[in-house]
Amino acid sequence: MKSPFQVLRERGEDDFSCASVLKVLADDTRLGVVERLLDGPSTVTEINETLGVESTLLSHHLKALREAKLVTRTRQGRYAVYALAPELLARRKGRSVDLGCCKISFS
Amino acid sequence: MKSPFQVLRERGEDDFSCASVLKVLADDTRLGVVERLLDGPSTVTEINETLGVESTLLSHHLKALREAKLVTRTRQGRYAVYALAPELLARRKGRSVDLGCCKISFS
DNA sequence: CCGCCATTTGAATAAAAACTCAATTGAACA
DNA sequence: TGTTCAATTGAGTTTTTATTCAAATGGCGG
Repeated sequence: MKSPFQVLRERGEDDFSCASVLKVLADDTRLGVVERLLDGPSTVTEINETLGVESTLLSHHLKALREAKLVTRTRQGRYAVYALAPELLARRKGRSVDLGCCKISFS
Repeated sequence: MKSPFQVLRERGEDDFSCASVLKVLADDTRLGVVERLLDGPSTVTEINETLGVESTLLSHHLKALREAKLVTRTRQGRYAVYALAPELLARRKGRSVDLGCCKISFS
């Protein structure tokens, strides 16, 4: 039997359970990252100015978000720039993300 | 340090973190219960006709939902009737629940 | 090339959550 | 009261997830 995170790591474009995706968001740090990225892309360092967690821990959380395809990573010199995944962004209206299975709007 | 579930068990009316509440929803069984209850109250037996899990396991999940104040339980003879918590229901429009910190709409 | 900075990885451990099983409760009704 | 059904509880175990630490990577400037 596969764990939700395992499922996400292996899933194709539109192959995931709503619960698995929610599980990735259901964490203070990861949710903080997503809310931060609602205001636009930013580097790990910038993200961490808001969150203030161990950088190595943040990196693990970012990896989880990436594997769930909730965020993307690009490089700018020696910085990594994170942004909300285009699929979420495309359907975004205001402070909300559309996960396909459900849509979450933040206050 | 308290776990998210611990936080929920102890929280007052409007004292919770969004991540903690999302964590409760981030499970196939519990999400299934909530989606079922979007169509109206039902008994444990009825809920389990849809979900088909060990009844004792379902009971544990229902308890988690109750402690997070996402659902309520009343008695009808020897049946327990579950319903979405009034706070969510009051603000509900269509197939969505308003958690205060965020609102989730299902497709 | 070297050293530095930003970030990531992997392994090891700790903590939390899910599940199972045996036993219990509460309500109905013979 | 005793039995049965519906649901719950609690303890114990397994599985997942979070966190920490040491070490590595990739890019840049000197």
